Amino acid sequence: MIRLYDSARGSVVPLDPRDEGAVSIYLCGPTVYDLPHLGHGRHALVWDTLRRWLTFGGLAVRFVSNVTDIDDKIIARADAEHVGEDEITATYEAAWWDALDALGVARPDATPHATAYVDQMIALIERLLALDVAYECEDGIYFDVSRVADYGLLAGQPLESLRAGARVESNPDKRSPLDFALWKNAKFAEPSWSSPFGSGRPGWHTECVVMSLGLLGDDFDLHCGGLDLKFPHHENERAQAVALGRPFARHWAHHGWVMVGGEKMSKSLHNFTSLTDLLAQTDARAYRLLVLRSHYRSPIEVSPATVADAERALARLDALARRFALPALAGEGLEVASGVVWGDEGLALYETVEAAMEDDLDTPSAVAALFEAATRANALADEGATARATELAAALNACCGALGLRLIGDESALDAETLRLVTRRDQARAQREWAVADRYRDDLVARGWVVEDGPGGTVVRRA
RNA sequence: GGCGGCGUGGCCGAGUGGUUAGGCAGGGGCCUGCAAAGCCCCGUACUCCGGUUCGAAUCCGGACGCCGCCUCCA
Repeated sequence: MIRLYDSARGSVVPLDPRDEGAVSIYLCGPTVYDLPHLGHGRHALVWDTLRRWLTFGGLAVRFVSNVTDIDDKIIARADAEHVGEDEITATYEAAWWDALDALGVARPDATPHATAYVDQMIALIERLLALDVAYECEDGIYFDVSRVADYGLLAGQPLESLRAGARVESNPDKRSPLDFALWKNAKFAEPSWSSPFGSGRPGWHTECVVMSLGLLGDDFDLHCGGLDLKFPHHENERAQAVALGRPFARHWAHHGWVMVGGEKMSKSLHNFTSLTDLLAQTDARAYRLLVLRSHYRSPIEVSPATVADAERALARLDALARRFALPALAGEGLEVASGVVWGDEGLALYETVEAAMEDDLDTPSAVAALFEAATRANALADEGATARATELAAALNACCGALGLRLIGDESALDAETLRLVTRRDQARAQREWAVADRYRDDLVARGWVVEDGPGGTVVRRA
């Protein structure tokens, strides 16, 4: 079984699923009030990789990721643009899925929306009130963090220490600055739901408890998300479950940030690049490769230079796919290892990749093994060991597919004019009329093709 | 103030007590009509200062620098 760094334990431990052969994962999804940025892209890619890998290994993965569609920022944006909240959430949720589809991120098995779970959230808050773990203030209902004995588990700090660092609290009614809103009473012209404790809307930390436990059940396996959600969001989710006496996530995993110029990319720092913009000018697979080349818990620096570097590295793998006519994998469905015929060379590669992946999702090592295999497959083919080379190349492709990395080897269909130039060039070369052949090559290059001489004559691919 | 992380060759980025990470870029060679793709070879890195050790980029102590969480945030 895969070993993962568990944020609650502070160490790498084997994943210990509740049900044998199955893994239940909850991923905190986006608040849809703006275009997704590169950090969201990494978030989606990292956990898509984990999901794909576990699935590849034969586990039945149930992957749930929510969409937060009621929130202060959504309301603020709707106000600023003089449109309804519905319009904001519809626009940006569509942008979210468009971007993830482009990245080749598989859709979750379920994508619960907060607004569809308000009734359950109200019920949860009522129970917390009944247990006296929640209390009422002028502006809403708050959770009393002092009622959870091990509050601070995920933060890695005891309650007192957290309290000492808390900033000046604007709400004097709260018993502790760390207490968080379960329910916010309705203000003028805000979306609201009626409840036993008045009209209002749920606080952010409640939705994920209700939806994760509701869809995956008590004691589900893995709760993951960005490092910035560890505290207070995940801490607070957990606090509610603990207060209710319900076993929550068995494991916690968090990924690191996308950095820009040495600083965390974030909306509040205004240093973000939208994923939508990146994907408009870059091969999405290059971003996936860039993400895979660093460890998920490390920060990654994303810049035009690092993206270009990844694009060139990807070109090397695509060239291999072209040479061995490998089929494009990692499409709509998730790949499964049991369907792969490895062969000796391939099995050695798979075992190397597997060892890396099972060691806390060590994708950099896995990718290194893939590149080494690419060199070896090419070398074998150069030596004439065609069968072994082909077998290794196929295994490499299967491993890439397992990581969600789609290699593209087949050439795009050629238009008539391109086909004509290719034929003319081959004729000229057959007659050793090099100057003429070179002129046709120049024409092809001018039309956006890269020209290579293969065993069967001119081969072109898009530049 | 509390807690945590990081500092690796031109760049990106792993690793972790002794043997090549990997990629990109660069140099040399092979192949090619010339290219492209591919293969082979090359740089010999680990912030600084002490310490432990036969041996440290890797462990310990200290210094310096950087980043993050403690507030919304992937």
